[in-house]
Amino acid sequence: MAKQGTTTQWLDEREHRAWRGFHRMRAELLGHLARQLSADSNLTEADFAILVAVSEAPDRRIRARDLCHVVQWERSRLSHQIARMESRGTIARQPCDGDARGFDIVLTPEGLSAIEAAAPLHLVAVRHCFADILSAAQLDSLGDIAETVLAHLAAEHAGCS
Amino acid sequence: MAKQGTTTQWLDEREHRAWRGFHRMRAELLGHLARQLSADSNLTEADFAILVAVSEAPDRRIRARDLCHVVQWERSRLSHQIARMESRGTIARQPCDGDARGFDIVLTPEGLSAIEAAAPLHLVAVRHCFADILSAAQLDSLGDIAETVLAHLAAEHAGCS
DNA sequence: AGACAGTTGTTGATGTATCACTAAGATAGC
DNA sequence: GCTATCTTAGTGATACATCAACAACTGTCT
Repeated sequence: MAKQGTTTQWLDEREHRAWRGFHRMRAELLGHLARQLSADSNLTEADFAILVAVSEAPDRRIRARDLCHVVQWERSRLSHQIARMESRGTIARQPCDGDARGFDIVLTPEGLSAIEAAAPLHLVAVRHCFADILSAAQLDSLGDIAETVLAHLAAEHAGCS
Repeated sequence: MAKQGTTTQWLDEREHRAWRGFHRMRAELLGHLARQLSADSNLTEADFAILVAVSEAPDRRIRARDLCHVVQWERSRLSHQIARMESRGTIARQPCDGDARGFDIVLTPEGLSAIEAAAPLHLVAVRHCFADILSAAQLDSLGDIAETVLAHLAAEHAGCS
């Protein structure tokens, strides 16, 4: 790597291990799960996230704006994803009651059966390569770590707005 | 979500928190760092990873095949990335000594100055929203978690080949 | 030499993520 | 009612990841 400036403090062994581990874990674990999901159910992770969010919504119908908040995506990303899924037939758009700008996203019958078939399989995969192989203490610790990092980012983001 | 089958065991509160936290942390943290890197240095994370790997190689020159192993990418992904970076002028391809199939990847002067400028800034960002806000115990725990998950995936992958 | 399997890298197609921009509808203040 | 502003959603451009197919070269075996 490039030479350090006089004031730059490099990651020590412990920090480096955690950071590299996080990266590798992310890449391998999510890659594995994505391939599994695609092989088992012919869905992408994005499809799955949307189908879960819609199927968990009251009446299995949710406005695009609210879906954005649930899955924490940008509007544009959601819009593209919705268009793709609509073309594949798993979801449909319907005009939103009382606001002509909005659209409700609903499951098609194919979307419903897809998520009902996929969810248990995906859950088994997540158990098998994540939840079941970590101790309770590790799960708690990971939860704490994520909470710490997310709180910090949220505070920072609030500060600069 | 879809109804569970009779044998499907859902994630409990602790597992769910860890899993959701991991996902959110990945999305927010890496998104933040990617935006920062782009704003500070006009590089993508992929660019950065390649530049770091090349600049760390002996003589700042590395064969594509070996670079693949270092960054743990597929050949095709690397090939596309190399093509993009070459067109942007940060790296160059040179014929490989002794094997006419291969190519050595080298830094251009612009690539070298780009990584030398970017690395300290990126390091500060990683410190600021990751390494510096976690305790030593948390860093160790995260390292252990990653090791556990990666070992499991490696074992599974070895088993099915 | 010639056949052949393995390695190395590229290409094109498809799907996805992000950014900047646009357009249409809603809403508040006058 | 009119206008300025905000909200909501969509679009096109660009970049990236993955897959399957391919081409070029190497080493080995005969």
